[in-house]
Amino acid sequence: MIDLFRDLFFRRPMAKVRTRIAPSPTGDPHVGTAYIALFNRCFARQHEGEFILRIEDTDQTRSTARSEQDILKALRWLGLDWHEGPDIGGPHGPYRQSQRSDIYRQHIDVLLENGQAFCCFCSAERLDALRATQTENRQTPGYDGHCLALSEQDIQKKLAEKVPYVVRMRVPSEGECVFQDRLRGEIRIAWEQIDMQVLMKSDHLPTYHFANVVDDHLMEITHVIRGEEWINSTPKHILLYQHFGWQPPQFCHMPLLRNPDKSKLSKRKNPTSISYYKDMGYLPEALINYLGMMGWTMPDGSEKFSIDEMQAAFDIDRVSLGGPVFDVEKLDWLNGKYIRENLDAEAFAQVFAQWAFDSAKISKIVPLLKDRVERLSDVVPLAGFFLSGLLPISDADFVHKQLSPAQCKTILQLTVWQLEQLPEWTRESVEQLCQTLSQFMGIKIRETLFPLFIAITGKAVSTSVIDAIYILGLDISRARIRHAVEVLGGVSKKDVKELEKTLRDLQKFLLPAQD
RNA sequence: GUCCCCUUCGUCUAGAGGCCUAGGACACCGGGUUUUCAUCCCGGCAACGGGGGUUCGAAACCCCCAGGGGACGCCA
Repeated sequence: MIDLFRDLFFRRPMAKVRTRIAPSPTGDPHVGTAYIALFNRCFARQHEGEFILRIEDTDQTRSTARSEQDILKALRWLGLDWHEGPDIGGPHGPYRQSQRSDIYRQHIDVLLENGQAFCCFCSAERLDALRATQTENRQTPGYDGHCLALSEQDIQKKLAEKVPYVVRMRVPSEGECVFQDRLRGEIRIAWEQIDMQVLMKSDHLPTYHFANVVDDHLMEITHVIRGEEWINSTPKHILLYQHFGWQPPQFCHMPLLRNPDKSKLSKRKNPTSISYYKDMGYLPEALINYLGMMGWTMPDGSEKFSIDEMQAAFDIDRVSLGGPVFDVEKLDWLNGKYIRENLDAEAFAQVFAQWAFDSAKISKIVPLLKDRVERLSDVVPLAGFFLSGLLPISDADFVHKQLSPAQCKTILQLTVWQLEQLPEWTRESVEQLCQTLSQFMGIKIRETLFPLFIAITGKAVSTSVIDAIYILGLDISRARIRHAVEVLGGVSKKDVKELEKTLRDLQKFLLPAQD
């Protein structure tokens, strides 16, 4: 409260509160992104400020337009809309970093001229070797300042020869960076802990650290509310603000969402994609409410609240710092409560129909079952699994003439791993994957598919399981296969090790086929 | 390995030095309602990581330890 008072009346008397969410479009829309967006949005709107969305797509190799679309769609589905963004524009655009290259180049030139940044011509090989030596000697890995010794002539010569280079920032060698975290108070980090961060990559695109600071300043962001994982790089950011002579924003690091084992929430251990929760039939109101109770509570203790109610009562200083475990059981209870209390019969019918009979999905399913049914009443028993979550299966379902339960488990685990690595989600790629797995295992495709039929459709006989995986998508397929592995007794750490070895063999097996 | 952050029931949390015999919710266990089940209602189980201080008084403030997590990329 005191901090707030000081900031509002002394440090930045007129500044309108502006916060942002800055997702990187490199994968599925993550619940962690929605979580941080929710708190940023509540904070901004409560102060009659603005919440903006910026796309951080400076990693050209991993960013995709598809992922950007999915993220925007998922955030909107949850009711997290923004005042400015790549889709709606605004006075501080463009809001996609890949379209702001000129801005970054101008700013990097300033640092280069002032000697606050320098060109580094070191090869990836040299840096790898350096890191390896440092790790071996139990030193903190980091750049050794090699190119700092280059003379102006050396630099000009290398530039003329078009030797690839990056731009790194200079960092003080002594002293410490002291900054305030809104939730934690003073944090001190010694400058010797801070690496000479690359600011501009050899593809001339900025790194996160650089683009983020430049954009946050130009977009007039007053409060940076982000995940705890960024605490250690905050000194780099503060140093950049200082170099440019800019007023840094107020930093506020939120606790990280956790898996049940307390590690940072990850899709290997827990479904993290917002689309998964949508496909499983969670209501957006329930999911966003649930995220709002991670590290935060309403002052009156109520647990069911809308995003507007949260915003009205919001107080960021009441965020608790222990990393909250994402507990699906409590989410289930909340979602049920929303269905029971917020939907009357008519609304329920409408919501259900909208969820179940998505026309794109239906048009893919219909061809699979139309020729297999004799009565319309056969449809639900045959294809009900398309509208289900996890299936009620048991280890008895996996009994098979040729395959042992252990083999079933191996097939299932290898299939998930392979599905996760699929560069493109098409029916053909799923089929190809099953074919090669069957060749690799030296068994017929029919047998390879058996455990997948049980895991995905719940029965040994059903519509094409390959099409089913393709239509259900990675999130649901992964959840069902994982559930099946659990039903078969799960995998021990020892099993995982062996399976990973088998996976490597499988990948070796795949290589010649791809030539 | 180095640095940083965190620590209340199994889980989400309340707690601003005396309202704490530590409250609520999920889960779990009992009971009631219900033709079954679910819902709903009632009850129960269950926590301040450890050790030192400060104080008349500590879950709360300070220190140490332990445990957990995170960061150390031309990823974000």
